[in-house]
Amino acid sequence: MTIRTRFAPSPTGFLHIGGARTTLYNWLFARHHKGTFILRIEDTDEVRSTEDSVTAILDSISWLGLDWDEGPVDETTDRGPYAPYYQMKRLDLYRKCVRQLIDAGLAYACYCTKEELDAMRKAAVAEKRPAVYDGRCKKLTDRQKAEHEAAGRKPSVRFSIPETGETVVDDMIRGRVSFDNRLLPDLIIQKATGGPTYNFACVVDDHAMEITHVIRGDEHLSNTPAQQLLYAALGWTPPKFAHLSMILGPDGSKLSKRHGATSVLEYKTAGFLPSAMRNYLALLGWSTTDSRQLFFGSELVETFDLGGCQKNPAVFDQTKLTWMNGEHLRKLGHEELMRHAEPFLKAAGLAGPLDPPLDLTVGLEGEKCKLLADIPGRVEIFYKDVVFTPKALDGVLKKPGVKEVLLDLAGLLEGVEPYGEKALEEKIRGYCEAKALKTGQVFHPLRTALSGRTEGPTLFGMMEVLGRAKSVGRLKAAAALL
RNA sequence: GGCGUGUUCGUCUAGCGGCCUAGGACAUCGCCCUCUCAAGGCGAAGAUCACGGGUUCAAAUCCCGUACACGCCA
Repeated sequence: MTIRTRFAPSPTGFLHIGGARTTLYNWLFARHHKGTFILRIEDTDEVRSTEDSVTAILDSISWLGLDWDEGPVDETTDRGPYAPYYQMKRLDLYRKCVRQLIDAGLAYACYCTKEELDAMRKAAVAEKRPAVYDGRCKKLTDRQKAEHEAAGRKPSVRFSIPETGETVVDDMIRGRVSFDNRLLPDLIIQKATGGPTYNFACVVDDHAMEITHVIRGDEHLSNTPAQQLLYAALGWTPPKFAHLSMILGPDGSKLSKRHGATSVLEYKTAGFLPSAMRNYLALLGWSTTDSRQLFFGSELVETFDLGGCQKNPAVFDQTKLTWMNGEHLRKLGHEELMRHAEPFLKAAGLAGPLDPPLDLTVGLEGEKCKLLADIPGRVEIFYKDVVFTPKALDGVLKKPGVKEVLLDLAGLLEGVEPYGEKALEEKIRGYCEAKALKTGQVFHPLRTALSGRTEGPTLFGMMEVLGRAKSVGRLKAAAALL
């Protein structure tokens, strides 16, 4: 049997970190086992669902480098043997299943209003009884039903949960979890509006799409027994379930906007790499026995399995993500680095054929960065007029003897042949020796005069890439300031 | 309120009864390398394994209770 997993987002906003990790795990599990990964859009919340959200979610998943075998092609169309993959296009199926349950006596119309339900719950709490719906509408006579209909009440449909026994969920991550059926309320499967509820549509579709493993967030664990009962009532075999622990913010509460960036796309614009994001997210709730940290290329797919999943929640740590991003950045080949860096360079006004070529400057500085967004700031010294930082000007340049050194070197550079890193280093070290100066006394002012900063690329490499004319010009300009 | 889940360095985690005087990684601090910044190397500090009881020759590991956190019912 081939494994089929799915990610089923509601298009009511952006794909956030938690959703991204759920997607990743489903994808990794499917790919690891040579199975199929499906995307299904749960857009039954007509008020909050938007096409923009679909776009954002699909873009986010694509950016992460996760591909789906069946599901949406764009905001309105889809492809695959079990199409459609938009729940709003499958309403007939849900109604048919609701009908089946009603006919079998396993579901019933409930006319209770929100106010009545609230009152019931309050009364139950006051009397210290479990706040479970008491199933009163199950016993309604035809005449009472007719009265409610006549009064204009629109019923929802509830699924009858057995009143005795217990339901055991055999979760792949949490083990056997049992629930007392008496404490399970009769689940609403169809809203008064006629639309299916999340818990019902999800069951119908997972069965229809032959999903074998449902990997989802911990928040769904409590709904699982009712869903399992639904499978049984419909005569279906349930899939295997795996409930992932939650992702928390630094203060221990559920990760949310006030903790900073939660949308995947925000991480894209902040300069994170998809591979680093995958690597980090994979490790939030999953690990190998050797606590391995770094996974490149296909290594995650090869190594991942549900066995290493953690039961307890994990705090999202952007600092570690950032470290990991640096590791992935350094692992990139030059071509790839350039491709990833391009949008960030462009955004900083660095595009097109430039002198010196971006290939060279990014090559010199790229690997020192942790974020793609850091790259422009490191290479801009080659393209913009020199601006001296206070530390550079007061701390390095405005020292006795510096002016002479700069002028000497400007002259020296004119005569270096061939003009390149190796020859430059040789000549300048020779100069230091001849003048009995420590290399630091020369190198530091030199770097500062050339870049305006006290830190930056390797000195002679910078001079080579900058070229003779610009280098000499910058030295003279700096000397003139002193 | 009921039910469910969870609790190992600040953070992510290893650990599945003796190898644990609890290992790795990020972050922190120090040293080394070095033309600076990164990277890298080495090292330090950091966890009475939530707490309290059991079981056992032996418990972070098994059992029970308590506390707290989170989730679901909403």
